[in-house]
Amino acid sequence: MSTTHRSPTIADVAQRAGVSIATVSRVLNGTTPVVPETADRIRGAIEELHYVPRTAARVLASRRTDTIGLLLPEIGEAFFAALLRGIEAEARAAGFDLLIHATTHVLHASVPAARRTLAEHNTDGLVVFTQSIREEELIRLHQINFPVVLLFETPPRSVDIPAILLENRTGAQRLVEHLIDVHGCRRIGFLQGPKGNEDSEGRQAGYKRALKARGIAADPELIGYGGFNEEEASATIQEWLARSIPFDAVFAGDDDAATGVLAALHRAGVRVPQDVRVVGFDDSAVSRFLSPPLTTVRAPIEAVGREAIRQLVRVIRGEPAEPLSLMPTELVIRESCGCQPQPAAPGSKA
Amino acid sequence: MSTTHRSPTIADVAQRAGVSIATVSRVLNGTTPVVPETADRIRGAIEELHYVPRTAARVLASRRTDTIGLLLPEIGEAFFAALLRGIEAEARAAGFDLLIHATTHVLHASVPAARRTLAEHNTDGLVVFTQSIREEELIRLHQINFPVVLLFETPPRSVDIPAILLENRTGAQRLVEHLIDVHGCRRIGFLQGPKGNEDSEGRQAGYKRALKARGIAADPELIGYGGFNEEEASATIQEWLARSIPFDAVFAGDDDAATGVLAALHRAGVRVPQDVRVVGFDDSAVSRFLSPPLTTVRAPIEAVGREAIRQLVRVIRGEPAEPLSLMPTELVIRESCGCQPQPAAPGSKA
DNA sequence: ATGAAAGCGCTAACAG
DNA sequence: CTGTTAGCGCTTTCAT
Repeated sequence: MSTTHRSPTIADVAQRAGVSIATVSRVLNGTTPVVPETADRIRGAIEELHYVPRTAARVLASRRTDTIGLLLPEIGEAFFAALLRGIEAEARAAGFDLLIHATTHVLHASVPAARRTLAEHNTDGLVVFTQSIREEELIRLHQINFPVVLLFETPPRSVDIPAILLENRTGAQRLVEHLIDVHGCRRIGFLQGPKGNEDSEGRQAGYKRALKARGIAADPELIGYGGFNEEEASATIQEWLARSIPFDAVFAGDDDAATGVLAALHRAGVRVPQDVRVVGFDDSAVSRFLSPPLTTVRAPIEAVGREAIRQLVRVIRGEPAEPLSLMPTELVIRESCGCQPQPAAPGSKA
Repeated sequence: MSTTHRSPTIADVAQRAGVSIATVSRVLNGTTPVVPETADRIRGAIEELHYVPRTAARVLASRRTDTIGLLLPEIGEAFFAALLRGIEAEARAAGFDLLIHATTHVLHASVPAARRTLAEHNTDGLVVFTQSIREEELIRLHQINFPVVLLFETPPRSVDIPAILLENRTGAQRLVEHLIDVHGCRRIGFLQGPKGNEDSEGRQAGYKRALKARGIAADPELIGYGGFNEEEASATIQEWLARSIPFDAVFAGDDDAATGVLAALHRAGVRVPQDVRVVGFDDSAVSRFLSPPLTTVRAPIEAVGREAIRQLVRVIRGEPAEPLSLMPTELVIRESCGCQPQPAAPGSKA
């Protein structure tokens, strides 16, 4: 008995159970039938020794890592919470671990000295959030046949990497048409998200389509920058107010920006929805609790995370994957657009 | 899925550079001086071959994983975003990867069959979020000398695991005293967080201290459940309103709950802060954008994440670590308590 | 300063 | 069904 000091290895288990290490490996992995009685003896030994297989040894021998890497531009807003939840759950369900790497600043810096790489050899596949990797690197990964899926971004032409996208345009169009048709809005502002963000572009396209479909001329003055965050959206609205630009509604681009818009309007004494209607996009956790409750478009972020892993796992397994998953969005009417309060959720009293 | 060619190993690099693999390993790790000229040749070969070291092989040979595991009860609320940001940044700075494991349901299920373990052998240390691991398991880890730090929870007696805690009590006390001293509140409600949550307990203790210090009798009717989330907090306030329990202020336990309180009050036509004052805790991202902007206590969540890694790294390195890090909190006065609007941030116009 | 060689702990043929 | 054995790719003595 090598009771020196070291933690147990498969050899210790084998010895204790009176079998070879191969047999232990078999019950560990269920790869080959083992006589039940023997298997029980082995499981007993594992239990007694508190044996835990070394992942590294396994990975090295099997040439599979059973882990998926996640590349994020920055771990931040509430948005990521839902995404991560979906990704984590689905990855675990498929038997993968999750290695997270948040690229603080967009990965323009090549960091050639990066001690390790999430890709190749160290993960079986990668979920890449939009704008967290250089296109050049993405193409390289694809060329060496490394499994990757892209989130919220269309892959470069010539590179057929599966992508998970939101149905932004249709959702935005319905939202804006609601503002026009139901509430008679004519001067609707739109706040753009971060530069180059495809979600923002899709939403803007939907906004324009709605205006066009209703014969309303788009006024460039009503296109501002919201950056998908409270601060910048708030600042833009303050500026519009200061410059006396007339508007009867604001489509803030996303819910975070809408929150900023609401705050700016509130501070300026502009009533929502009486004076100005406000709508967002995402249906984030707080949106229903804002004052007034926010009319928005539900983006199934958690489902996006799940779908990403599903497709990635297919690629890893060499199965055919969906080149493009377009996740459906859905109009969520609350009060910030001017509609009446919806019936309270079951369980509430007042 | 894999290409016809094997991807390069350290041997390929060595051959190409005309040295032994040991020398390549040396320039890779900087463990031993290598003649600059040779080193450059090796680096060139690495570059040309797109060589990336296999983490698994490294881990197996070195017996260090250079990765830290993070155990979370559930990846959710905005709260985690800041925490993760701090943890990720600091871990990377210290040269560690981050392996994330969200225990969907609190880990009461033993899941003995879990294929892999984050602890032992597979990570160098673990950051354990409160209520994501059974005490029994925690003690076992400590007994085998495995590096662990606890977040938002005091370790069990007899187990000296470093813990990172928030200064809840003092923060809460100051907050409630502000309500009493400045705004003359006497009937202040408190909403508890999840059962067994130490942050909640600390905040409640601060609340009671404040009442006591000001000679106000605590009314059990004014202690409700908020669950640190919008829904439950909202429901509790609706109930108080329905039962006509008089209150002139609510300390919601945290900002999420405060958001729910604000929503319930707004829906009921109760004005904040004129009729009822509302305060939260955490200073989450949205709190300054709520209507009215929320008076709260700033909890340095991101700093908590950083501090957790700092202490964990010390333990991993065998250096003495702080048994208890108490992170300071700070009163943030905005308008929901009845104070006047603070001077606008620089850059805003209106 | 560099090379040779012995493992690290496990999986996966290949026999039996 | 089970044992033997050859690596997986790298770090690390130990020589030189």
